[in-house]
Amino acid sequence: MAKKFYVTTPIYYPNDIPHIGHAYTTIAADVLSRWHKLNGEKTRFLTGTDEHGKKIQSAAEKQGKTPKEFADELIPKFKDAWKKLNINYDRFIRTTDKEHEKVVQEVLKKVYDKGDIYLGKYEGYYCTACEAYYTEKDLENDCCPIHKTKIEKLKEPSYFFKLSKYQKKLLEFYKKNPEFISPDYRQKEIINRVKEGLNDLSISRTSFDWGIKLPFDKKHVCYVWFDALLNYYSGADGFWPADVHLVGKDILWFHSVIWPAMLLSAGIEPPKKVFAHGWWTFNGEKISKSRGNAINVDELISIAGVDALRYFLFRETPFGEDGDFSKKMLIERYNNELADKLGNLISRVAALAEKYELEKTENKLLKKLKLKEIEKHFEKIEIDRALNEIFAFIDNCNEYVQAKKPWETHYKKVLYELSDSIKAIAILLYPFIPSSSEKIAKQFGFEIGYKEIEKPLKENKIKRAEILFNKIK
RNA sequence: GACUGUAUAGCUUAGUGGUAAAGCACUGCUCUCAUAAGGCAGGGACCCCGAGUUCAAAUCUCGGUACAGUCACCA
Repeated sequence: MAKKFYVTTPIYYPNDIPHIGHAYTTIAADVLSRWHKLNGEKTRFLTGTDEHGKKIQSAAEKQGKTPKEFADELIPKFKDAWKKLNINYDRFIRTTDKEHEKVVQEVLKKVYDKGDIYLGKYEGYYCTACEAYYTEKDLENDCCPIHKTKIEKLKEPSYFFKLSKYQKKLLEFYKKNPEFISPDYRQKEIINRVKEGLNDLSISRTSFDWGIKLPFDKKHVCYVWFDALLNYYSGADGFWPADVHLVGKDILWFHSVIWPAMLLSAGIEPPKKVFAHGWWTFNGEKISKSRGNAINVDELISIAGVDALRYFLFRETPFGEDGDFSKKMLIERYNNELADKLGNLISRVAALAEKYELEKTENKLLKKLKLKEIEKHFEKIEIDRALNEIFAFIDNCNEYVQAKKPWETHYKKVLYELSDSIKAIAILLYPFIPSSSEKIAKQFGFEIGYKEIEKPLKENKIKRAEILFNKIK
């Protein structure tokens, strides 16, 4: 049986505009998914939208629409963005999908029957103008941060999940699965916080009704976490448990504490790994709505193309850490690495091969490619390091051209080795720059698949082609 | 404040008990197949400070300093 691989992104809030943050996680999932597909694994990649809740309901009311109609109109924005970014997901789940709602109710029932859900009172600072709850931290001198009006504590009946009951079990689980949370310093952070104690979690509301009804009390609507997190399970289609949940570091707590606790309660196997990545700043500044410096997907692509963007996001910064996005750095890497190193290598080899042709031989050059290292890096989701190794090999190839001077010697075997090496490079880079890799494959005459790396290239007639990465001045 | 972590060339980072690495940037040289690309060579680091362990510490321990992250109902 083929190995399986199941990767997810968070489900996004449809009222947002897809920006670099959404794009980053989603491209990362695509890179991982394409890598595992390349290896012939049974792979599933799930993304989607989180459509319930008060905010959507009131936004829809303002436009005189039902929440579902409202959400329906917003979904294409995300689907289009993913299409433009060449993202190849297997399923786009919506929390309004019937089948998802059914699963949420089933799991809620299980947890309730187990005695892990009880009726209590949710207490919070409620601003009537905002019609929203705030935490103590959000308040400014006991006033609403938006309306600057005095704010009052309000209580409403709410069902609670006994998260506190799972403190010990979670700590045991982390101990047994030291790779559950990545990067590992995040695991330490979480463990320390869990050791400090856990509060039970409010999981229902009565103040609005746009959500999934609790099966044991129809007056209550399920509030965010049970609903949203369960998408990974309801959308698994036989692939559960997930191999990796990719999340931003802001929502790690929910994925690494609440989520496994819910599953433990429901008697479902927890996921294998939750990976928290960092944030992008833009020209050194925090990206925020108030600054208005959130760059949308179209702008991101317009700088140097989709492949350049996909490449840059994982080349520039170790996956997991924060990075700084700037047009200048993107163009610099594009010019230096994709155009000058990779693009130029392909273009010079193709020109020489067209003139002097290839002759099959053992590709000794390929021995410099550290395939095993690259595999290990992907396994550990050290995507930047995988790229590092691949580009070190591209350098090896350029050095080789220089050393062997095929324009003088007309050595067909050297040109074969180089063409065969380009095959390996294009296949390995396919998860990052899929459409460029496909063009290279067509030009040099090979199939894209992991096994093809070690299969010798046929003695194809290679022709010069259009420049892959045009330099940007 | 509590907890955790980081501190290595101008920049971004790798590294690890035993002569300090890579990429970018910089300087010089050079080929001409190629996208004025490529190649070669070179300069540049008291590996944050102090103490300890050790034959040996950038690497381990302790203290200091600086910086960063996390501190729950925010997808």
